[in-house]
Amino acid sequence: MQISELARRAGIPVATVKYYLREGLVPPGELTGATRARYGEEHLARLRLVRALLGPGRLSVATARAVLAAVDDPGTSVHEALGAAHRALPGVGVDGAPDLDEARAHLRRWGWRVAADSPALLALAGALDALRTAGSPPPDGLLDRYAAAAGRLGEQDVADIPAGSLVEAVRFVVVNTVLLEPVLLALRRLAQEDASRRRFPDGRPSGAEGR
Amino acid sequence: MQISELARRAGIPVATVKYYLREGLVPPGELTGATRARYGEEHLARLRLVRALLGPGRLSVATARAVLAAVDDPGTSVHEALGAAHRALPGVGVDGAPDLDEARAHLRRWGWRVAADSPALLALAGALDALRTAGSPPPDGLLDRYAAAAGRLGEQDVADIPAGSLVEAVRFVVVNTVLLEPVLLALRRLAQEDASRRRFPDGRPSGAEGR
DNA sequence: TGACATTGGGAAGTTCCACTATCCAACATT
DNA sequence: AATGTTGGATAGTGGAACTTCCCAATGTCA
Repeated sequence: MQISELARRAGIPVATVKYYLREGLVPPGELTGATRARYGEEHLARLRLVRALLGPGRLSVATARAVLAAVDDPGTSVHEALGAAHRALPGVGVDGAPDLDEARAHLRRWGWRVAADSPALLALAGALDALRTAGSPPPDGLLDRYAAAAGRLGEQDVADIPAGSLVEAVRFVVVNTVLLEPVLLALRRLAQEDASRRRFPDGRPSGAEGR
Repeated sequence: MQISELARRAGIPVATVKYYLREGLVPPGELTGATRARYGEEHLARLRLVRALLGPGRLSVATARAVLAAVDDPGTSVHEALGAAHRALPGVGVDGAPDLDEARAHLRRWGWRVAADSPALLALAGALDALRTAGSPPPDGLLDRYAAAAGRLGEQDVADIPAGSLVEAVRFVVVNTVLLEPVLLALRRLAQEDASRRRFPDGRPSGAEGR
């Protein structure tokens, strides 16, 4: 398969495929001459993964490269690879050094143990900080409920990781970490909408929902 | 308070405040002369909210404007306002028209009822689509578990909405919808890290977690 | 009162990002 | 031999989020 067919099958312009090759998101094809290279099914799969990470996954090209590097070089253990993936991912845009202590205290209360420099910890602290400066500190108990739900999810996510091949496990971890986030957020909003409909039946006749 | 003090107290450059004023994210101050305007505490609060939405909330300026419009004009009911906020928010970058039927079938199974054109529904369908084209359809049962967790969260989110003032309710809804998302994602990653540590104790001596 | 700094407002410039377009010489195909 | 495609490189584009610059009007201090 040459680049034009690869691009066509992936549904994106050739110029964009070249761009991804240049950026190192997709490995180069096998050169069969100075102006010819051959690509295989694995290139197509990689391309689709890249598009999923950049689009729905909302990763930047630079972040995607870092995440894919973790996929390509799955260190020595799944736990390590998960750490690498998390480190590559953009937490929340944290400006200064938010108050890590509060976040750490929560974790201790929930019995969660994570690395001292875990990026997710920083992200949590930053997000809590943002809520506070936005003038809406989370109501009492809300955080605990969120933690309970997140705990179940994380537990299941990890339980689902295929134990066999390390490479496969890493790919699974990365894809599930990144691409299930939009799913989770969409589900939460849908649940909110359903709950809101039940709590606020709303007097408006019909079409109240229209724009 | 004049613009320079407003900017200083919010911790951002004056030019940026002017930019937000121009973009309509922050209402204009009260003019006290041709080259003088007065701002109050409510402007400061609004500015902080804007920064939280643009930063940790990851909203674009255009999206933030739409979301804030819902805050400023809280229609006639909380349910409606929540719909407006959801509509303004960026679901997942959905390209074509993904397969809504599958997503709808799931909702029916969970007993959730939402508007036919709910943006979250579109987002869910798009996210599932992305997972599939990325070559990693969610394992059996995973979606149900995610829905169960999301259901509890959405239920609680809605239960927490203050019933008194409509304006206050809308602000609460918007802030909680947008700013709790990073919190939820961070919590999930932390839970994953904790679960992964327990499942993969990992032979590496110490420092395996280092960069 | 006069010198100086600040303000609101607008236009233009900057930086970054994710592409996209154009070129070119080397090939392959007809 | 003519034509078209390719890999590779360089430059250009359009959008987003600021940032800089400028102005006349105005406040403020000496």
